[in-house]
Amino acid sequence: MRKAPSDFFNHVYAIVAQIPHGCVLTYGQIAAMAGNPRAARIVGYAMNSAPDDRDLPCHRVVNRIGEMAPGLIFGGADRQRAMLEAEGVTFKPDGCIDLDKHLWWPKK
DNA sequence: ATGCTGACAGGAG
DNA sequence: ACTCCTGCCAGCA
Repeated sequence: MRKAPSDFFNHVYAIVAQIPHGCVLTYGQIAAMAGNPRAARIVGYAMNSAPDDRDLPCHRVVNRIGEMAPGLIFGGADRQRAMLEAEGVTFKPDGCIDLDKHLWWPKK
């Protein structure tokens, strides 16, 4: 039984892995779901350490403004943008994701 | 064991 | 309105 690195990390992975297509989540949002609204940074760290075993759609995880990392992601922010658009996510001329439309809320 | 860093968020100036 | 700084939590050296 896969020993979890941490309940927190495990929780984050579970949440991210359940994000539906065409939707995105913010680190703070995920952190709050995991139980630590203050651990937004940890969520990002978890993504960095994110094992591909989990098939983590880290490209659906963005910061509060809907912008992705400078390019530390799986292949490039530009790559992520194309990926999200392919799922139905729209971007603002600013280059940020339209959180107002695609911000996933698990029960609201 | 301690300190530093880090895919963020939020408050203050 | 925008920008800068601090705070928080967990992993890693």
